[in-house]
Amino acid sequence: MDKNDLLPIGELARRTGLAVSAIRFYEDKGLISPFRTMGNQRRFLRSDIRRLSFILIAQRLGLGLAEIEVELSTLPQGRTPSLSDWQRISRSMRGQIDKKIALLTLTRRKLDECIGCGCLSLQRCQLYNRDDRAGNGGPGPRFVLD
Amino acid sequence: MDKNDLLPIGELARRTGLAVSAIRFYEDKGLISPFRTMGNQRRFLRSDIRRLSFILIAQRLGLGLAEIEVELSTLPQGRTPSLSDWQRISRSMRGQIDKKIALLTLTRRKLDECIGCGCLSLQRCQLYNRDDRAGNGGPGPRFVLD
DNA sequence: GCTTGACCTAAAGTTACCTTGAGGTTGCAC
DNA sequence: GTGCAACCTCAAGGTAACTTTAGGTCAAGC
Repeated sequence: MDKNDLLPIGELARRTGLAVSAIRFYEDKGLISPFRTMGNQRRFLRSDIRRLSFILIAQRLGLGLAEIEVELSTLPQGRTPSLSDWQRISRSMRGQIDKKIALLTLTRRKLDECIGCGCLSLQRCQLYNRDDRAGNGGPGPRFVLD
Repeated sequence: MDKNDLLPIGELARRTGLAVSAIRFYEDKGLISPFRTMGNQRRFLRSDIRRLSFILIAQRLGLGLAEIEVELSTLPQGRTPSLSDWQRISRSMRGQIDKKIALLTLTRRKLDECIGCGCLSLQRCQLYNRDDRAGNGGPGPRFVLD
């Protein structure tokens, strides 16, 4: 762990595109745990760049910071994660992506049917709900994408 | 426009699954414009159920209320939208979905390459960035999904 | 040894999207 | 005509994810 391998927060910010304040915020939330110099300044591992990259990607997939923390908590603290560490997390992420794509594809299909039949403005619609049954106490269209 | 066709807010809430407070909030934001009774109570068109359904779906696609308002502003106020009104909006939404799916598919492909090569924990990675070039002032991994 | 930019903490502010609460009014059923 | 659920407004509160501000400290170059 050569001293040159430790990055100050500004450097990490430059390399990830994140704001310094955001990185500190993530530390508060327990997503990242830098070392400290004797003068109390943060020093990050190079592997923390990946950790932050992971956070950014996972956020794009719609995960909240709390959920991301759960994933990241399976990574070792204080040392560079191993190949299989990252592979495990990557696979879990792939699952999330697959689910999202499936959901969007379904939505698109239903929407296409709606464009075809004009049902968004007419009587019965899969995207909307059948026979206005939500009016009978059903959950209604809000749950269409669930 | 039979009086029986006008819904009080609680009824609309039941049919959409939204909270009454959320519907009032959307009115504040200009997303929906109910009539008022002489006693100042809101009365909604049946087509407003679709309007709210549209909002819910669009939100799931990641649009903010402001963007949704832009789409909805092309619909007629105070009367039930026509078939072609909804078709136009549906098509625009389809475009959004297509873009989202394409982005996710790309991300998944890159992630797969990463799982295969283990690059998330190693040296060079498409999802991450080449040769750590972000360290040379490049934009960095944050922009991978843009 | 001193200046200056990068760093520190703690608290308050910001935006989006709502919910909750207080205090009052309406309208339908009996 | 009276009771009461459902409605009204306006203001404040809540969460997520940060940024900004204020007031100070650190460390590297000259």
